[in-house]
Amino acid sequence: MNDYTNILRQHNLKATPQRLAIMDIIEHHGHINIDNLYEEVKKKFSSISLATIYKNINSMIENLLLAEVKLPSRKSVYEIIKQEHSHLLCKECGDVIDVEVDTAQMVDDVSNKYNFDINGSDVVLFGICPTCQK
Amino acid sequence: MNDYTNILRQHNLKATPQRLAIMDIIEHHGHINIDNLYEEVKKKFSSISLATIYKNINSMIENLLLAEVKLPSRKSVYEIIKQEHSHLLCKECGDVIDVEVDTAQMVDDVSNKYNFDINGSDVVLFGICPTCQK
DNA sequence: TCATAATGGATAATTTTTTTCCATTATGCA
DNA sequence: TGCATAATGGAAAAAAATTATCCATTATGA
Repeated sequence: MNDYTNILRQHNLKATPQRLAIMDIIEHHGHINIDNLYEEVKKKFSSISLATIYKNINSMIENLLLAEVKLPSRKSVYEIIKQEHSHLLCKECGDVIDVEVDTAQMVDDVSNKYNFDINGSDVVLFGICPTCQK
Repeated sequence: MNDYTNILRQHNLKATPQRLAIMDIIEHHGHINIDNLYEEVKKKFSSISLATIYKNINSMIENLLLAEVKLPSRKSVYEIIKQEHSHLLCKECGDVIDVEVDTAQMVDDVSNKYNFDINGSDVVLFGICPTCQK
């Protein structure tokens, strides 16, 4: 019984081989979209159906194990939920990396100015990554 | 020839009555999703096809007249492109409002730390609006 | 190990978005 | 102002994306 088995169970999800593979692949890639995930999982379970991928991704999101990251002009990618963080997208190669951003100031400002009770933020910064700059 | 006629032409789009209506509705609502936009346009052009809405929205986005705003757990909404700004979403009523947020500090930090050439940001703060707090 | 509830896979059904076709319309220019 | 041309609008079909259904198989806890 490895790590993901426990994690899945803690989130009220049975630890099926397909789910373990999905977790493993997402962890390994950091962020991955449905199509690429499907391709990757098929390498191990060649008969898996895309519907199964969707069903699992959705239940894992419902159970707060995964999060969907919506990106400008691209398909969403999925990630394993860890601590709050923001994203940095390379518009060139599509790579997405996690970044720590201090949003406290921003949240405070807006919260006061608009009387909103703010409880979260989605931040995607985008540009060109070091590799693609060359 | 009203405002939108000029704006559309400046963006290389013919100023058709349907497009004028779309502009008008989006301006009036601030942000609106495809389905609601379709409903609204139908009030004026009852026979308009949803495909026409999509075609126009897409060409207006391509020509940088409109922007798609992707939101967590909701369908995207569209807005007329003005100056850069962020969004504040009420998770309760779904209302979206524009907010001015100083992202310079954040962009600077991340830019330096990750050597990214950052040229934009998508920020959606979310919580409960004053009205829904009651 | 067993009984039960949940899952996976195949397929169909939905939903969402895009394309095609062609008659109609807007636009720039003579 | 009228014309030629390119673009548009609407209907319908097609394609793409997502979800539901059905049933044999599997995981899980007692």
